[in-house]
Amino acid sequence: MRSDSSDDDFLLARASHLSAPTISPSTDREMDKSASKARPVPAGISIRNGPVGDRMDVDSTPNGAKRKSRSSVGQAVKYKEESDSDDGAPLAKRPRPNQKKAQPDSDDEPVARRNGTKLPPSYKETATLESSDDDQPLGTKLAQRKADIEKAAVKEAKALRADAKAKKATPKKAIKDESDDEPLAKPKKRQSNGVSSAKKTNGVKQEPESDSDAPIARKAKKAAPAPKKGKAAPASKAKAVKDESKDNSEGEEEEEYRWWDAPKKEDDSIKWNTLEHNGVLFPPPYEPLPKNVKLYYDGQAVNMHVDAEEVATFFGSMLHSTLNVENPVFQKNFFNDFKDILKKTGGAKDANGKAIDIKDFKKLDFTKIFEHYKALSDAKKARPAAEKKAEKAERDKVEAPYMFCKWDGRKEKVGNFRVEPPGLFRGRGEHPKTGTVKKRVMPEQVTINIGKGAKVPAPPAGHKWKAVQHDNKATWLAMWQENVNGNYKYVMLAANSTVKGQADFKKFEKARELKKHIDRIRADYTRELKSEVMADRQRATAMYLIDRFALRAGNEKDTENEAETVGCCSLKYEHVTLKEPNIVVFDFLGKDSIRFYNEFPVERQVFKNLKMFKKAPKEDGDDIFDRLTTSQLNKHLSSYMPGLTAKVFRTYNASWTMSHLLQKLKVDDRPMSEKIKLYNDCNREVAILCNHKRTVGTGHEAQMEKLGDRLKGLKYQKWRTRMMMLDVDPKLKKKKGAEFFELDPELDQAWIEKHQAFLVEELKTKIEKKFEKDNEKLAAEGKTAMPAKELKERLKAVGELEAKFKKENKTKKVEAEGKGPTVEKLTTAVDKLDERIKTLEIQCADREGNKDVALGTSKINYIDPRLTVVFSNKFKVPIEKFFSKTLRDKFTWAIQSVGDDDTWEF
DNA sequence: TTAATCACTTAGAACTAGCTTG
DNA sequence: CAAGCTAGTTCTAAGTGATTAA
Repeated sequence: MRSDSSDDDFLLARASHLSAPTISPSTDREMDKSASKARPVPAGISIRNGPVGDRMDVDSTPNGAKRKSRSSVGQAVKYKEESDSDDGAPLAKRPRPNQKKAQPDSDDEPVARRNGTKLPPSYKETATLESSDDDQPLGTKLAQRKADIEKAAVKEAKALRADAKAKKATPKKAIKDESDDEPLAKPKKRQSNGVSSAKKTNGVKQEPESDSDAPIARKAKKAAPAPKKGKAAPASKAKAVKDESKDNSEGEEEEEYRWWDAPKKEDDSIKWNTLEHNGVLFPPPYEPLPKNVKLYYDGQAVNMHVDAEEVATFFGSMLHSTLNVENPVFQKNFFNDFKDILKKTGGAKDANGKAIDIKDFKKLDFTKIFEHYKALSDAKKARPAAEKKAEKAERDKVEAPYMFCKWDGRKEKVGNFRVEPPGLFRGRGEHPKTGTVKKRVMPEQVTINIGKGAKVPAPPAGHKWKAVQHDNKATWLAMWQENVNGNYKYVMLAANSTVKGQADFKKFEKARELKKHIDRIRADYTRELKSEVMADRQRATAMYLIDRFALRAGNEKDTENEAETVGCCSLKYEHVTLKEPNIVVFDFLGKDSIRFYNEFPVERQVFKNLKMFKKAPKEDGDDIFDRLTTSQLNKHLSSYMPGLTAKVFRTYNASWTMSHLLQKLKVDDRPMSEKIKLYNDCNREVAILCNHKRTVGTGHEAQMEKLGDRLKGLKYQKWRTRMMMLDVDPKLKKKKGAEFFELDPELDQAWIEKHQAFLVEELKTKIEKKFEKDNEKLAAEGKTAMPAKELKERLKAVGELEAKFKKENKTKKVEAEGKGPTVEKLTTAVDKLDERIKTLEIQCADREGNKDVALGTSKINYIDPRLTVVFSNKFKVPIEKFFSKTLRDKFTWAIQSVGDDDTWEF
């Protein structure tokens, strides 16, 4: 019954390749044809880091078609203005009808650099925790475990429902149950604020100038306190602990508000009743360069208007950021803006006031500017501590008024009260606008949201706010629109605030609620994988991917003005490759242009579907899910459970996975440090699941090498010690066997000699340093320094060491060192070395496995903090070991509501 | 519908503070 | 006792998804 009927079809068809609305059995069968007899790999096993090389080349495609096709049609998008001008059809924002023609748009801009530049680090051997044993590609285990976990999930869902049926009124949630408050008290949206009605123009809203502070007038309604199910106080059964005694608020002004103990709010669309704050803090004005610091053009010092100079300093002060500065798009955008401002402000002049025509970026030399700023910051760093402290105090004083606001009478921390300073926009990945000037935000652009009765913060002298509104359905205190992309910037409360905490709590409760429905949802989409309605089949397939592989929803993007990244629903032809009989290879850039590369075995039906969605004439640039949008998907999801959207799956999967990984750990009698490591290992698996990455630092390789050398050094020392044993007691060779004294094969002679040289050198510098220091000390005490002779004397040890090594190399023997060496003593020495080797090895593996995985994001956003609290309780590991101070603040609700309970479950 | 707007969460990189450690 | 690192914090870009407007 899908109604993307004619009209739609027509539109789409004309734009790109669309799959048939329905699927005939024959088509279905066709997909089977090519399937070899090969035995499918069981679904759920992932193969990470498969081949990478060639496929990496996103650009080249079989037929030479460009991957990056653009919506040629009059450069689509361009809001307002444009829309009426050219091409009557406002071509959807959705790049969806992604026409591939227009491809030879080749060089109109240096954007074409796609290949070399970005493309994430090399992933040839991406992390691999448990590097140990198995040759199985990393993800495998994870996936296997995941399969188990899923099974468990189904079971639990059933149990939950049965349970619920049995005793309807007793939800199993902890704390006051949020979720099943059911008919979903829709937040009831506010309508726009003073800014509304504005239109994007070139990506930026136009001043409506409607200003004044009139707007507002929420539609306060909101389906009245919905007939809140009878369910009285949600007696949290799991955690009886909490004293239900309403918080002991005692009005205690500064006492923290234990909202998690308080009764649930009926209407959570109203975020506050009173709100007071002091607005925003503007960045300091631009400070012109000293006379002697200039920008140079073709070797000539350039004079220009301060406004232009400021822009020049934006670039000049970031020369260290080669990634940006050397990016041609960045340069181009910057240069255009720079020339613009020059033109507007009277141009550039040489020392004699003669105009300089700046037209070649390459001739600009910013180094003097860069050095100037470098010197400034160095000087700043070098200042005496007292001075720094004084400055900090001063800064704190300035900030103080903005740090907190009064929200319903309570003091709450404000998050980002600072207005973003001007600079160059640093878009990530291949952002077409990277390098454009981000202009200074003026008070006239800033809208203030504040309580009706509250005193409106005064704008900087001589200025006024764009608008002042009193929207208590919004949580932001101030807002402005940025000029580069026209994005909104909000000043909101800090993560540890009540509102944010409540939202966080709600998010996790929502994810927990999904537990109750997951089996049904999975059963449904599994069935619908075979639907003959294309739209349904695509939806089911997408759900499968989102559920199993934690893909993001994949909203449509503005191809023209944003980096090309995708999520599930926006996957394109070239992002998915199929390997018979059932392996799907994903390779695309996701959020933040982070590469997602994975090979997953999938259920055969999913494989067939994807094959079908890629069926000719589809080609590079075409949507795989051409009959699915995120809104359709989410709409469907919400039919299972109010508030269920694609995003919830990520939270659910991450927390659920963490929960089960933790449960499986054998932790009990381990030392604390190991418990922590085990926890982190689980955390890491979740991070991998969510594809949270960090760039491996440039120094990584070198660091690893250093560690490796240290490790080898230890092994060498161990060997030497054993040889000493032999020296003490030659009979040992028989007793222990020759093997015992064998040199580790990875230590070849060449390395040994290098290492010996290193040791010798090390000893030398050590002695020299010591000598110097001793002399300084003597000098300080007014005594005369030791003569150089003394140094020579001391350095004799170096020569001795060198000689010793030489001898060892020749005789292949090692003389026992130390006083009264015995086999015993040497044995303990070896044991100690072994110990150190082991810890170092672990450390190495750990670091290698961790090099490109970021644990933080999942800890902060996806893993229900209560899981961590319970783990901490259960195994007596202080919570500080898992949560930093700020995280503890952010998760106070979790820490407090769980208390010392160690039975809470996700 | 579909496109546009708006609010809020999620994300990695840049920056910083505090801690070895050489 | 600075250098060098790491862990923690700040910054702001880039997503998601609800609502509204046309």
